[in-house]
Amino acid sequence: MTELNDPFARHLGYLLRRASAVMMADLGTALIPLGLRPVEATILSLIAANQGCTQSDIGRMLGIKRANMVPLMASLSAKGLIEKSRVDGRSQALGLTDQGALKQRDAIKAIDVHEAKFGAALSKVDIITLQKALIDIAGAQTPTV
Amino acid sequence: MTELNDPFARHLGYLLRRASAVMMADLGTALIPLGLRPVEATILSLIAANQGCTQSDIGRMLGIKRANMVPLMASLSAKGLIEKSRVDGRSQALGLTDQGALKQRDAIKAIDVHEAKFGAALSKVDIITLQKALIDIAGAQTPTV
DNA sequence: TATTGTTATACTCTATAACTATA
DNA sequence: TATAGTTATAGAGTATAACAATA
Repeated sequence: MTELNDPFARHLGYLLRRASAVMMADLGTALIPLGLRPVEATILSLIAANQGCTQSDIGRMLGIKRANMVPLMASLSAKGLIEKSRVDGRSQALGLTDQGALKQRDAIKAIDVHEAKFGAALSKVDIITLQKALIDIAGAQTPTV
Repeated sequence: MTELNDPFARHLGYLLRRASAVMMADLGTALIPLGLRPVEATILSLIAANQGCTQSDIGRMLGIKRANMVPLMASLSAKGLIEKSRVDGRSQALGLTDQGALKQRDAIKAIDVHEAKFGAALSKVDIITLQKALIDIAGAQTPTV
């Protein structure tokens, strides 16, 4: 048997998962030359847009547990892309190093190209419909990223 | 800092990932009473729709490597839901046991309720637009499920 | 009491390599 | 030579529990 009948061909959850996996794989490939994984590029951009935020803030926004933020931040620190400064005895304000700011701009360029590639097949109306539908589906829940 | 600025709020890949994660989590919860994970429910339905297919066929369709199909099929076998019969010295034709057929029908009911829950907020036109867009995005590629 | 960052750990999912037996 | 099923294993991603320092 070569060609299987697909009973889920029109199921939303199924199609979402496939589309998401394809885009994620493409983004992963696009970021390899920068030495970043998608989650790392995302964190760099979140820091750029929220200078002084903490890693707990980022974890809450991305649905990443505090414990799992530790090796992520350690990796970005080891690459010299982020710096921490104590706010109080618990929290550390995050910022990008000069190298991190450059890397973040390169990452955004790659992400924009990646997004445009997939948006090209869709009309503007469809993209807006899609965005609205996806936001509705995600609802108010904190997702796992 | 409590409310973070989100520079990816309108990015397709980001929204897809969030929406997919929310639906997957909901499906996982919905299937707990049946003792099935989403991938197991999917496999049962693929077998029902393609009696006599092999586990390699299913793996190709779902983007699951042959090696990773083994424990999945073993789990479904251990639950008494599927049966194998040798086709030739290599391949095994898959079928559902009576218990597996019952479980598959229950799973489809749960999946339909789950799908309807998320589709309820969308118009029929939007759903069709969404389906078409997601299929376009996934393209011809074999996704990772 | 609650929060931040951390360590340790376990479980799932995914990926590769290699083996067997068949075709 | 290619395919089906399997084993072993390694790497991600994610989950919980617990701790110290601090608010």
